[in-house]
Amino acid sequence: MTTKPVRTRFAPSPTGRMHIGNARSALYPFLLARRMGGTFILRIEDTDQKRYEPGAEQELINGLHWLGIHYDEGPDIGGPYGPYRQTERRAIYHEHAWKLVELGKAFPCFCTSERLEKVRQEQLKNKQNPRYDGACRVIDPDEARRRVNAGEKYVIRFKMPKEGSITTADLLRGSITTENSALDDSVLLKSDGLPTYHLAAMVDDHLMEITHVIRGSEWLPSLPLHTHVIRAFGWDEPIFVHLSVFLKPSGKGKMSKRDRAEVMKDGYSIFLGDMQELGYIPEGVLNWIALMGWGVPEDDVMTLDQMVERFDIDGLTASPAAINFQKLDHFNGAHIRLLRTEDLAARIKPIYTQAGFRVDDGTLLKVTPLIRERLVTLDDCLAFGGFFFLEDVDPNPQELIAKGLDAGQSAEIARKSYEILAALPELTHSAAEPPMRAYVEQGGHNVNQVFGILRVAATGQKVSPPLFESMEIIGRAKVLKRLKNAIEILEKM
RNA sequence: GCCCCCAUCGUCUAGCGGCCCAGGACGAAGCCCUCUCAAGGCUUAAACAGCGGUUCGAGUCCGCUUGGGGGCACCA
Repeated sequence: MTTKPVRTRFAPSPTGRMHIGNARSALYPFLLARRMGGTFILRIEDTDQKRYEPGAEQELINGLHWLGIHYDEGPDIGGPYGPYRQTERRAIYHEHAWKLVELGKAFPCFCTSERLEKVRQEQLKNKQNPRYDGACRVIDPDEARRRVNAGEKYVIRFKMPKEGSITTADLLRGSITTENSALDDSVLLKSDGLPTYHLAAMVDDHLMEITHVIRGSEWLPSLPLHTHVIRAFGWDEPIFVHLSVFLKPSGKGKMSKRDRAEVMKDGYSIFLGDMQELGYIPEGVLNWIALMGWGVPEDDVMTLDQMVERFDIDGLTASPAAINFQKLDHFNGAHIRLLRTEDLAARIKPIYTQAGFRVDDGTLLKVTPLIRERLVTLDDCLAFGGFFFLEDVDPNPQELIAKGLDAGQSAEIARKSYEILAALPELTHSAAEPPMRAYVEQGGHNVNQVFGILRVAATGQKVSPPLFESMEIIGRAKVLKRLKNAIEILEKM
């Protein structure tokens, strides 16, 4: 085999929202191209005008951009092999379809869909496999040409050999031999003049000099057809790699877009747009999907660059993978912990802002390190650190009462704590903790009781980042004010 | 129904004939650390689907069975 420069592609159809399946179908060819110093391209397969959704292409582009999967050639940026949108390549497919007709490898078919449907029903009734019955295969080529020129509606079908077999290859599975008799005279060019996938993708992959076709395993059954088409043109075949499908978390059945509601109620989604809104970061999502279908021996928390370094296309897995959202959480949290403070701060700032908090950068930079290791998603910053940006907090009275104590005793602790803290010239972590600990011992209480009251009073919540670091950031004045408020609440109980 | 693919802990996987009484990660359990919650550290439970071959030797190769998945459109 010659050592042509590696060219891979992600070729989605703009028929819906971008999901994790799409993302992985883009990731692997991207990793391969980068790993091999090759080129990665985006091609839009929009030949189905019935399922076409405006806006889907943009969502795809946004998704890739968000993930950091950058393409070298594509519909919006152009490139030497364009256009990269199949509807803009009509003439190319038309020409190629007729080329096959001339070569005797394809034929025009004038059958109506009604007739086709009738034939199919009959075949089904007779327990035969539904298949084109070959009615137009026998039409004289000149006669067919005349009817086409006369304006009759037609499609072009591949003329599948009746005998013999074909051996194709998938990188992960080895060679696969199929009897031609099991194959159909598939439609290559539709009556609307646009090609089907079987023609368009083969033509484009050849013309765009794609070396590795990485695609979903739903294409495996049509690989023999595709190989026939490629060989009919006399072209070299690219290396085919069929990715396993994603299964539902239960492992029962393919994960589909229709499962969105099911998964959403657990706070998850398979759509990139949703995931972004839920506070997942691209690094986490990428790491997660990368490892469903690809295994590394150890150190599985990786950035995109690290994936590029370690990627090996032979290491992909052929078996279906059940998705596991807990693992997504794990990777997301792990990558959040890997972010530099300024970076993380910049990412959570808009979340605070959108939630209505007034955020100043100085405080944010101090808060960020405190909450970093507690975040699973970026959105968690609200629960863990919202009180830093509030003037007052609103503690739950019951939570102000320490375990094992009553309201009066808790109030006493709060008052004493107030005195201690108020006596300090500055409320810093190092200044406040020793006297408070001394008080805990003298008072005969335990740290959980005293610090617990203080925590709820100062932060308004039972769970927070470390108490004294938090109070230092909140600031002396505000802490005392909140404590006073807590004392009042307790005294009224 | 027909065709194709897949098969290691609950899940994602490492393993490409001896290095495996099977390694890592998530999750689970326990312990440590500890002002809460996390993070972190340590430990434990947990798998080669079954049956036949091939071989001195099989998780690794072959076949069958079973289970799972995918596909059979003028959709991709």
